[in-house]
Amino acid sequence: MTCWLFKSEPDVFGIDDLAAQPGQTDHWDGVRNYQARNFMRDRMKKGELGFFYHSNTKVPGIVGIVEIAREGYPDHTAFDPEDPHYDPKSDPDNPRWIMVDVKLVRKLERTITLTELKELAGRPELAEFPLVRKGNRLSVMPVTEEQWEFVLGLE
DNA sequence: GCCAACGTTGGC
DNA sequence: GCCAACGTTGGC
Repeated sequence: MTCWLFKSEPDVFGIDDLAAQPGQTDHWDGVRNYQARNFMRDRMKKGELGFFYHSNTKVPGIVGIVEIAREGYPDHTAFDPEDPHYDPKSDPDNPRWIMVDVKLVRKLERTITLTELKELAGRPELAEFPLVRKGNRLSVMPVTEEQWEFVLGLE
């Protein structure tokens, strides 16, 4: 089973925002990258788990665990001219962008920081871990079970 | 705020 | 189809 990593800026939508949603569930909208979209459209299955990562903040790191609550469906924010992620090229009859629903499983007891992950980047378990690889800016990315177990073991 | 990385756009 | 210009991401 594939695991996942979801990146979000806590100033925009952080783990506490997810926790505050009804059912602690929300849609993961606004992804406008084809590779990330394809992951959500083609590979994400209900019940799979993902890390919730805070980016672009004072202490970037993994702060929680989420579960895929609903598999890919059209991202309606692409149709809304008022939405910051509006994309006039996404036709409602043939939606270009996809989102999933994620549900909070739990917050981690502590943040597993990007700094400590980088310090461990030499470990074979993390050799291919996207967060510690240079230049990976995808907002949604797959995590192997081995990476998942290793990272969670740091908690 | 800087800047490296890198995806997208558009002229040719 | 190439590639320069441009915009965005995100760590620092």
